[in-house]
Amino acid sequence: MADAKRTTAPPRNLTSLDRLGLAAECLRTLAHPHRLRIVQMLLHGRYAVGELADACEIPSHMASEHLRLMQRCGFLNVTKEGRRVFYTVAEPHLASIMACIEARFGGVKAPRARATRRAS
Amino acid sequence: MADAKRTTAPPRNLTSLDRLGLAAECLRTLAHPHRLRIVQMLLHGRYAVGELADACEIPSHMASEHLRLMQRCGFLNVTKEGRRVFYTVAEPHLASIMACIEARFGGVKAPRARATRRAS
DNA sequence: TTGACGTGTCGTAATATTCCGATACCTTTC
DNA sequence: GAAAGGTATCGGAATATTACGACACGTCAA
Repeated sequence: MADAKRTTAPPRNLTSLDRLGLAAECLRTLAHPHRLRIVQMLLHGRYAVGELADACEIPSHMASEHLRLMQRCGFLNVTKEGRRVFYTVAEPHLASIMACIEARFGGVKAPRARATRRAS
Repeated sequence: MADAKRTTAPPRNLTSLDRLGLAAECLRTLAHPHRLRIVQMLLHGRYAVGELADACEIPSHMASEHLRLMQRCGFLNVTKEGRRVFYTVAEPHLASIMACIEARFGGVKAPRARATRRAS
């Protein structure tokens, strides 16, 4: 083809754009601080909407929406118990992705002075 | 406070919402099919803008924008060589996250089942 | 029954993202 | 120097996402 210079080897095992589209959708679903917090909690056990809302410091009806989004993606399972609704993790890969995120952003670190600014 | 029912134990090693906010930003940057493709390629070596654009089937000025976004996140490094500009992966964690994504969405492609043989 | 509680849904305003054409550099080639 | 190739940037239209108030519903307790 048009290999002018030596870039690296030509890519041969790329994931199809269709599949990457699905992956992107899932990532976008995950890409929200409150939803990440919810997933982080749910990876440790089961919680009801109100508890998750408290942990995220948001009104419960908003937590409810986040949960619905993630459930639609197949990330979560639901169980109703009386007037409470419990959620649990359904997608096993969530654990490994969360592990990557925690590895990069600290599992428990405080908002230490990060540097958002980079040379431009 | 006393919990009415027993949800799981209250986790105390949660990542701060601030940090999750940063993580969410990075995930959002990644959450795009073309950008995922770019990262996937770059994890195999170095490529110039035009090649990445071809691989994504988009005009190069759009690839350029995707690349700028990811560079701003600290994901990529840039090297200019003549009139071409080469990008490489700067953030090591990208490899593990991509591995998670490939594990979930197929590393190679197509909704094809694995080595399953069909009739005929 | 009545009322409080826990969740879910609706409509909407504010905001962010994506895509695209046009165009401006800079570098190499002629 | 002029033309062409390869990247980057700008402006704006189309679209998606987010937060939030208001309220509907089913369940529990008195």
